Amino acid sequence: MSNLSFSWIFVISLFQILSGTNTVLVFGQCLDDQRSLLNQFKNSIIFDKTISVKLVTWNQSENCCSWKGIACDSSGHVISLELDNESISGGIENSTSLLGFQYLEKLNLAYNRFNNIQIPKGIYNLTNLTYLNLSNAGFLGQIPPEISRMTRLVSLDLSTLFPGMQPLKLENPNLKKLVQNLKELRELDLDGVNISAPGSEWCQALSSSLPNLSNLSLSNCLLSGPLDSSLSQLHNLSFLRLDTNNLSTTIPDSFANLLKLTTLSMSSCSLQGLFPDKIFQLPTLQNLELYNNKLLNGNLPQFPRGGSLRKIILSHTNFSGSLPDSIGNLGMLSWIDLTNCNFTGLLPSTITNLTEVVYLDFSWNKLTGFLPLFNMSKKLTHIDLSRNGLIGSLSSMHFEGLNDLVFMDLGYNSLNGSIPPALFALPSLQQLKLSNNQFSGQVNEPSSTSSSQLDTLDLSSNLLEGHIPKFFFELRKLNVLLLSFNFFNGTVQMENIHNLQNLTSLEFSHNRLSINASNSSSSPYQFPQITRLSLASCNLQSFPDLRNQSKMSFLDLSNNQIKGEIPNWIWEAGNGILSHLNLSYNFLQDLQKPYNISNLSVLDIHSNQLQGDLPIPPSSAIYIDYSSNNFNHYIPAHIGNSVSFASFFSLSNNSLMGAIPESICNASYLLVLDLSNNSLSGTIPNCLLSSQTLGVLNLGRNNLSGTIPDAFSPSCGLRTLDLSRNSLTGKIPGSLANCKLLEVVSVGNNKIEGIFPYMLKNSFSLRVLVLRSNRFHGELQCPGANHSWPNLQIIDIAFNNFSGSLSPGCFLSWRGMELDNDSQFEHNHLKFNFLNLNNFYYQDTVTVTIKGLELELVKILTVFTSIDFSSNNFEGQIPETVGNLSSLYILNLSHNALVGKIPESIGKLTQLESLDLSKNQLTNSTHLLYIYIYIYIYIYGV
DNA sequence: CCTGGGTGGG
Repeated sequence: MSNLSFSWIFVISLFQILSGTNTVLVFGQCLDDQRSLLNQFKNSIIFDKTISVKLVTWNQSENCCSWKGIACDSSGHVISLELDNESISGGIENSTSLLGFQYLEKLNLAYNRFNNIQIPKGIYNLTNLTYLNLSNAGFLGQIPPEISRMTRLVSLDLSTLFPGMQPLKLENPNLKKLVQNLKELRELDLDGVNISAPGSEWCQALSSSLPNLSNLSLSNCLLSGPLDSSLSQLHNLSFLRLDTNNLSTTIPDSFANLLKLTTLSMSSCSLQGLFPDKIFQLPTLQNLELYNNKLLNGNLPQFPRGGSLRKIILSHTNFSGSLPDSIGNLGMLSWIDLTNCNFTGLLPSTITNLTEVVYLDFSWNKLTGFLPLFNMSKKLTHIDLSRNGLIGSLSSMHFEGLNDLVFMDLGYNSLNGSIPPALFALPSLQQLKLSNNQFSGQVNEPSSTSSSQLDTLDLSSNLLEGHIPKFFFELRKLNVLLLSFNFFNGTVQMENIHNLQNLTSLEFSHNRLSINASNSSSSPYQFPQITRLSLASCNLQSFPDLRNQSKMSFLDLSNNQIKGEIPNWIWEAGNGILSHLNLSYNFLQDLQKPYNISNLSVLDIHSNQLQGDLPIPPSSAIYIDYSSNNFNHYIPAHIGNSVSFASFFSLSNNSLMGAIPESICNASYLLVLDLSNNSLSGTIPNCLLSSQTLGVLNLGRNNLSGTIPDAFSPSCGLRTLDLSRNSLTGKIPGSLANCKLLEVVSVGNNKIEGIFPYMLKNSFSLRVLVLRSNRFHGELQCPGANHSWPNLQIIDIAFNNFSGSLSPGCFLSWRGMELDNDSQFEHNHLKFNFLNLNNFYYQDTVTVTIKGLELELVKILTVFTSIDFSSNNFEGQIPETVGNLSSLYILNLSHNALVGKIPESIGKLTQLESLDLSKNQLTNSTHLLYIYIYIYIYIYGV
């Protein structure tokens, strides 16, 4: 090699390898005899799979510098090689291939396909280089330390950004060695290079060696924190990007001393603490990106007029406070993304002044006030103000002339008034989302929609009325049309959607619509292939014909008047990709046979008139609700195999007979099992109580007998246990103590004996305890005396044989019955949430007795409170402490052997609606009359 | 394909 008067590198185009010819580019001084050159490099260049070689050279008589990518000086020395993005693959021969390029000043091999070879060490000869770019070129492994010999380097880019490219590795402390002689360096880009250094090292390595550094990019370098304030000694720093490093650090205040900073990007850096707001006021700052630093606090400062900021991305941080009016001074701002922060207060109307803004996203904050006018911001393509608290109405002027607007989401606010028709005529608008507001009135048609680009129209959950406008059915690009939960009325012919051939989601549920889905038209219409169809509460009289729907995965036909059989084709809808089927609240009586329920994950057919055998659910199901039908046979013995992945399984309110099959215990993912209100007999399977997943077990209102097995799992997760209204005997088992999360325990109306179930004393979440109508006996030694049941709100131990005196301590500890208890203000009801991703929950119910009437509470409001100790053998005086239960709604101590005076403190029970102390031996007192009068006045408001 | 991009959620 060394005797050759020229030097060269090889470049092979992968594209041409694939097409059968290899291209070899030969660089250097121009050649007379190309063939002799070919012979030379065959011996010295490493490349594989060479089939044929084509030389691409350039004519010596021409100035070789004219060839793209190569520059020579006046002596013919190559001084610049720019071969980026040329699909170059193959190898560069180690050590020697770059020999002879000693005049090279600029080398750019970025974006090529050197097949995972090392950066050639020969590069160390290129000591005249001022510019070296090897980024995303396909090199891997170590950065050769010899690079540090290129002391003239001004710009160095070794980044590997793209997935699939193996990163260069620059192991600490080599960063220090690499840069220590590069005093001229102004640009350093090592994105994706595995530096793996702690903050104290990488910060000081850079700040002590690179006094001229202007651009620094170290994203995704496995850097650690903390950020060292020495970085702010780099006075020329203009561009600083550190995204995606787990820095876990605060940003030093001294960063505000970087007076030339134009870009600061530190997204996904686990930043913490308070962001120094002086950084916002750096006069040169153009781009500030802090996306995804959930622990980073900060506020927006006042922005001076003529600010230089162009891009502000603070989404998914903990920035808070209000948006300053002076945000309107950011006349250069083109991109602002504040989604998922904690901003509060009024959305400033000065937003109107942002004439350069292209992208604006303030969603998922708590902003209030009116929508600003956007008609001055003609460049807008994206507006998202969803999930705030905006009020007021929209006018056509708000969006006038926004000819580039593609996306607008104002959903989940409190906007009202009518929807300006002009919105539908915005020429570029593709997605319009206005759901979950209070828009009202009819939706009027704009002057023209013929060129509409709308593909998504979501108006669901508003107060819209009138007929569904015809022009919706003429928006030919429509893909998603969501109109559920409004007051649209009239009759809709399903044929109307035949123009909408791109439609994939259609939701009309819960309006005042009558949908005529029968295919009665004389001209058979081509239905678009829909994946999601929701027609709940649409007065459907029969099943729409969906037999040709091959993409259907979600179908909700609940709350209609569909009678008769469930057609067996429905199980094949969507060619077996149907995963969610809701037919609840209809008048269905049978399943058309033969049927084969396949692949569903949600099957809800509750509240129909289905009878006969239980349909075997598909083993794919996670939610199965067969409740409130007329199923009246046995539960199939192998049911457990069909619900083996189910989370929710309800058979309640049917007429099922026979025993609970042991196989149900194979359902090892079950969170809710409700078999209540049937005619099931036999005993409770031991294995059922040893479940470690169940949160709700309701076996109430059956004919179960035997004892409650002493089999509750040590990792019992039950929140609700309802065994009431059976014929259970024996005692409450001690292992119930394992169920420390219990909120509702009801074993009323059985034949259970023994003393009060003190094993529940460590179930600190207990809210409802019903022992009514059993054979419990003994004294009631208040288990809550040490505040163990702070949330107790309903306790019903009536019709047992409890005796002894009432413990004053009880009434002191049940803070769930006190008015100042925080939980009282939640105005919520007891429910068991499950399947977090969905909106599924199990609704707890309980039966209470008020003034002799049994009342089923289908929702247990957390404000409802009741004590029923009636029909026992309690004796002694009523403790004064009863007056502490200041939110008590019902108190029944009747039919006991209580003596003495009625405590004066009962007068403090200002919420009391029902008080029964009758059938005791209470002596009348002067208080009594007063108390009754007080309560009377309270209730009837005289 | 790519040299800093830009979704869509609930």
